[in-house]
Amino acid sequence: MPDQHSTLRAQRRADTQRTIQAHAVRLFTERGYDATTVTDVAEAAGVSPMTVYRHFPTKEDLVLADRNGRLVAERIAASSAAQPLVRRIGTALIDSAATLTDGGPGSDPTANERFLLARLRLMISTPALRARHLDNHYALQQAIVDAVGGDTTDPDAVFPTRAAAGACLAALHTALVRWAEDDGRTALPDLIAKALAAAFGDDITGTRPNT
Amino acid sequence: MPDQHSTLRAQRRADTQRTIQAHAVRLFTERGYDATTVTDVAEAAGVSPMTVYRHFPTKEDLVLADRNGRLVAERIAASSAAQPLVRRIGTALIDSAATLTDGGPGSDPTANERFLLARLRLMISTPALRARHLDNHYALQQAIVDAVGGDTTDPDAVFPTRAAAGACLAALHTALVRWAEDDGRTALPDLIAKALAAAFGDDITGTRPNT
DNA sequence: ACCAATCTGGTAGTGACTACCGCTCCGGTA
DNA sequence: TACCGGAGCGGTAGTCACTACCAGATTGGT
Repeated sequence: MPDQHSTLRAQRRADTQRTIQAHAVRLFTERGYDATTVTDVAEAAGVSPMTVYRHFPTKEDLVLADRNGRLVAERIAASSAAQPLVRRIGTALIDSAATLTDGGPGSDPTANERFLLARLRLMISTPALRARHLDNHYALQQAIVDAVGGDTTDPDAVFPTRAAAGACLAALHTALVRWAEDDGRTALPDLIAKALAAAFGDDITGTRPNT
Repeated sequence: MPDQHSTLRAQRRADTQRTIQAHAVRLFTERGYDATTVTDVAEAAGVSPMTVYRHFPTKEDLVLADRNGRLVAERIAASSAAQPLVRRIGTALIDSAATLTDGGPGSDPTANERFLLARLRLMISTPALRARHLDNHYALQQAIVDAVGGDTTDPDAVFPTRAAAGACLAALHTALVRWAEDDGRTALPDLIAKALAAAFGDDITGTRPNT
């Protein structure tokens, strides 16, 4: 069988996924996450509760589902190993954020950006989602370590890399929270740069933040 | 009514809490977290499932319950505001860890330290616990910000503090993971100092790690 | 036209968690 | 010493997330 098994099947599957997730985020925002049952989401999306669980393993994944982590890891693996770790990771995070929010930065939020903000607000305000989101960052930390280190398996060798990656992701998270508080009015890459500068010193980011 | 309502009541309550938590951690370690039901824990502790829920709001709290966060925040509030933020928070974390694991550092782990290690291993290996543990660190981050900032309410003013505190706690988490991987053979304060040095540079910790 | 794989839905069940209600025992008071 | 208020403890019934196990429908390749 071809790996691209069927364009039509994959298309329909992706469509229903997007539909379910859109209705889920809308309902969670309107009524609250805990007050909305999976059955409510299924009814709003016009599918059965079973179908929801087939596309999203848990209720939390209805908000968290996202594949941006891979992007960051790839960007780091492709970056130059000559510069210091924190700068290497930091620039990758800033560039990835710029790619993700490439629409108008302040006055004209694109639909994609509004959806990102809605999901982010839910992730921050709902304890269960916030916890899982932070755990996703922990998984991303390990992916970054793998992308940086190459092939080290000695735990003593990867330890400093893990520490640096974790600290960078904490700065990213702080920037994301601030971005959501600000309703996306400030450009996300600038916020990440500022967070990195606050944690590691102004000299760590390659290009200084413009604010 | 006096705030110290009754020594005997509080004593018995604390006793049952410790008993339930001890049996819970033991069962979770033996059979796995997901494979152990709250009813199992209740039976092992000799109480009813209801009593477990009275003492621990969720199953996860059976592993996570601890009040060390308050210690860190108090230590930071009492520290000198003259030194840079990261050093101020970092030394507080190192000192708190030293207080917490004051038993023999390597060869003679005290019972308290073994219990800490068992809980930590569960927190790291079980996704749900790991997520909640990271969320506790997020709450601790806000407590640190409050302890540092005094009375700033402007989000733009607390942003750098949040970033620095988050990055420090990420380093702490990396050190905790390494400590658990190492079965507590390396002194935890030294690991924290090494993690902070790896993230922020060797000059940030007041006293250099001795390894 | 046929077959295999996939998508979808239903049923029944487990387990975490939450009201709501009584019982018992401790701690101070008349 | 007898008594009363409150706190700890247990039971019942229910909601909801989530998981097998099974059956029908649709699509893609032969």
